[in-house]
Amino acid sequence: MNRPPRMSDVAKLAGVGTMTVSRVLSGSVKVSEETSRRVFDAIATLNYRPNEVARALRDQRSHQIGVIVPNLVDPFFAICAQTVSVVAKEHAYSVIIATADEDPDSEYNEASRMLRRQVEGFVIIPAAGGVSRIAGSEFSRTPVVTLDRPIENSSFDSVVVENKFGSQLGVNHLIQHGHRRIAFFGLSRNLYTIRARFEGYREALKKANLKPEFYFGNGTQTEMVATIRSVLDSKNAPTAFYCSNNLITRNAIHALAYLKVRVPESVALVGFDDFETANILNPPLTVVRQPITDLARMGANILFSRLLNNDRTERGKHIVLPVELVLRESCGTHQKLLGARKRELAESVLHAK
Amino acid sequence: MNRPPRMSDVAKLAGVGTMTVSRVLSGSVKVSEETSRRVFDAIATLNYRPNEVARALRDQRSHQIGVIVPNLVDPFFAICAQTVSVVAKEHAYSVIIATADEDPDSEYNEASRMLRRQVEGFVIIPAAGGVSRIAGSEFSRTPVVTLDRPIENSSFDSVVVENKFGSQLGVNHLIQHGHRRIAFFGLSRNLYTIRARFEGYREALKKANLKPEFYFGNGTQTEMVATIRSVLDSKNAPTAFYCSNNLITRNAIHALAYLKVRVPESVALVGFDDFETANILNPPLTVVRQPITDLARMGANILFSRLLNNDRTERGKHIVLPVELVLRESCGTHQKLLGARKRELAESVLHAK
DNA sequence: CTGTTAGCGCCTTCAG
DNA sequence: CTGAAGGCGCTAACAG
Repeated sequence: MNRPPRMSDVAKLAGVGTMTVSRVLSGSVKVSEETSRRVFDAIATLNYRPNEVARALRDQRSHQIGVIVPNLVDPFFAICAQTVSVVAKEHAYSVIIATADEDPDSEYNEASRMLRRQVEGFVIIPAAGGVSRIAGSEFSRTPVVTLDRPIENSSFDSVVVENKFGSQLGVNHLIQHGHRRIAFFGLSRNLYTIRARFEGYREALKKANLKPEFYFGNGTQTEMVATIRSVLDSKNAPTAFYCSNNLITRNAIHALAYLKVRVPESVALVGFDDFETANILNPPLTVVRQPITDLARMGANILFSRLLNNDRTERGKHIVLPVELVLRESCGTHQKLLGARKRELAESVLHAK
Repeated sequence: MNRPPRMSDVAKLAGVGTMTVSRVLSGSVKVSEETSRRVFDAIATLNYRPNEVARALRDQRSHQIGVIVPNLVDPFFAICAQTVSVVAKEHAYSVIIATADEDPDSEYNEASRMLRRQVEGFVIIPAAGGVSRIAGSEFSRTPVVTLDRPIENSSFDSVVVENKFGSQLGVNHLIQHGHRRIAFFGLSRNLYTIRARFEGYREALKKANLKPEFYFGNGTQTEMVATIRSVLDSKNAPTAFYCSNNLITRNAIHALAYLKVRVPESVALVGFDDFETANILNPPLTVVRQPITDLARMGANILFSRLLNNDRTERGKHIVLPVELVLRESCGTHQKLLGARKRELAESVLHAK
């Protein structure tokens, strides 16, 4: 028989009671020098490690949190997940992770499973495809923080970015540089972020007395090619495209290249959400950048302040983080270009170790 | 007092013993129709959910596995993590995840914590920066499967891709199209994958009687700019670059654009590892593509076959998965180009729903 | 078909 | 300063 050693094995070997071992481990109560040494020796020779499952049962604290994201393929979600897990590590918590594939049922199932595992809290990027089921009374005892998208009619804490303002930043920049016909390319209207970005786009155009022109869908390259082809064929075709997230931006870039449309000469391009390869595209992409790490860290911090400090301030904190416009070349505002590129190069020099 | 209901609450309400509730839940033993109904009613009215922590302690089975990856920012790792978690879900297992940032100590700490949480097995993409500490006797009772990189001197199962052959594919393609001076751009020689890819490169050149020329490091854009500048300044500068992973590829693309070198006219480019934006780059990038999802799924399957079927076949399965050359335009082999692009478009049409 | 007992590994409480 | 008892929530084994 070769089972892992338990506390009683250590106690026996050290010639003490289990409580003494427990005390030595926790350091909570004084134990005599001599006894303590014997316990440590026993622990070392047996290679004893406490069983956290037993601890969790006994203490009614699992020291685990649950993280649910739509997927990990989109770097935005992946970075959120990683950041939360780093914060959790700082608090000696473990992270159970699951992907929900934008399906509320799947999301609910995963959350329920985590609840049965007694997670102490959740960080969730809610699924968009319907009505969230993360709201029932089951969740009333367990703090939930949502990232990127709030859950409507819930009192969960949430952290989002300035989606609307970000759009205004990007669109105003195009307007200031003379564009009068600016098209908005959305994905799904079911997405909170897309809706907010659309609103920002609309308001910016309205203030400038310009007419909005928008195309939702376009989630595949093929659709986008079709859409853009027809858009550009119309007379008074837009001179600038504003893309509401990185999938749409990628599809637009692909379509424009496929249709041999020159960027920014024929069409200027601005996207929402920066990504790894945005600055090696040709031309480098102008984007509204979101503070992804801050977003996730902030969310995790809120959760842990509830968990650790027993933070009993009213639920439903709603935090909004600022975004910034990163000027590269796809927007065609040439003057600023060189400056921006120089800054970027300087940055990369600074960051090199 | 408002604690979650436990099994005894259900039992009391239904007027039965806890064992009856347990039996109704597991379905393992027959329970009378009538009693069963009463139990289900009680469960429903109390909204009872079994406590998996208690179950885990009692059964000595946590139904959890641990996943450790260097980070989730690199989509390769993120996709591996997601795939493993999807397979775990299929087996009703939960996944505890942690990132190790290529640091063996951090990796070991995370693994230890998971062991204390009684995970039943591990899927790990080992950290590269030194000697792995995931090997001690602590891990002898818990199956470990490594992905992408094996741990040397260990008897863990592992799944990798044809790194060497993949390089030969990519490099031979360049050779066949007339390139005689092909430079290899590596990252760290500490990385198993890079070493294997370098070997493939070397052998391919050797067979063709060509002289290898290689540059390791270049992990930052700045370094890469400096390297490439000096490489291209030398006489008899290489006419083709072979990049050993996606970070290096990105840095090379950036540097070439920065230095205003035309691809593929002045320098042809082939990279190892495909990524989301590879086909919207200008020119679209020719790459050796790895079967990421297969890799992770295969690893997870091996782990679960050990966990579930009590698979006692000898440890140390070593599986190698095939890679493929995806011809786009950066390699400059124009003839094949159109065909490849057409295929890709056809594919995207097929995949559109 | 159903209930009782006991114990998974740990730590709070209470005695000594 | 140290130990014994008891219980966290669950289920295998053994009655009945």
